[in-house]
Amino acid sequence: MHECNLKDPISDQQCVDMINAVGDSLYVIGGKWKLRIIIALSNGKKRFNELQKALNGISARVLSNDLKDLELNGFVRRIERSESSNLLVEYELLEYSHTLTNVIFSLNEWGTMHKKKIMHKD
Amino acid sequence: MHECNLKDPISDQQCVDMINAVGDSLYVIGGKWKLRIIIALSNGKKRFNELQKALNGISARVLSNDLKDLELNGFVRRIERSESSNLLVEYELLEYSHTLTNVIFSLNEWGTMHKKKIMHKD
DNA sequence: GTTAGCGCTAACCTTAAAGTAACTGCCTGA
DNA sequence: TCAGGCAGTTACTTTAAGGTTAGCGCTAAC
Repeated sequence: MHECNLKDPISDQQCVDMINAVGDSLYVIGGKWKLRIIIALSNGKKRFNELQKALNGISARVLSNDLKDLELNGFVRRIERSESSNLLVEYELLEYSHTLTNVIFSLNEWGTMHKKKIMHKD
Repeated sequence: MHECNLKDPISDQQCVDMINAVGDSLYVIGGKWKLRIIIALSNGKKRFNELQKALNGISARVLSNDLKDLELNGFVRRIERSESSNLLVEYELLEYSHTLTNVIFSLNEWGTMHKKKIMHKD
């Protein structure tokens, strides 16, 4: 990550580029659940129902849709094993998810900091 | 920012904490325009109409609502000057916006990288 | 043979975010 | 005095994201 700061002056063009790039990010990984699904998979592959439990509140419909979307975009892989003639499906992170490390960790850090600040305000 | 990686193993509790913290972040700065408004203000204060032009596509209604929200959360300040008996309003970033530096820069970097990748795929 | 779990899907509904269009009050400059 | 800009607001509509409920095909356990 660059050693940049919002305080540093920036050209108008850089500013426009940044607005667009952030917009592109939000388009792909925005929404309530996408990043959370990726985080939930970061400590190992999980089955559909395990994921649903780990995410606490997501509906099967949304989880299913988002997983398909994440698969399409190369973040996640669906693995189907048919051991003992029984269906077993697992979801696993792909390499491309690791490119989101900085995004996820900065959002994690900021959310943690902000919550602390909000709570000490009262 | 921590030198962490999504590849590193993480405990279940850390994973839950992270899911929640990222959720908290998205709750405050999620949405289509909030971060973009902050970026647009990062190279100097702007007036309402200047902002609207800089953001290319935002409606006055949404800009007005989001600015109020950003003000409430301490990211932005509304300055009203009455020079020459003429109303002049400017919006300016507050210190607290600078805590978003890492978030914004990582989203900028990722969005740029991702777009490049998508475009070279075709 | 009924119940329960898994991995979904379909149909439907609700809500919230965002967009549209029109308009207001105030001022300035032609 | 009339057009036009600024800084919005209001009322209404659209869209899309997400939630709810029910159920399917399969298997295994009771």
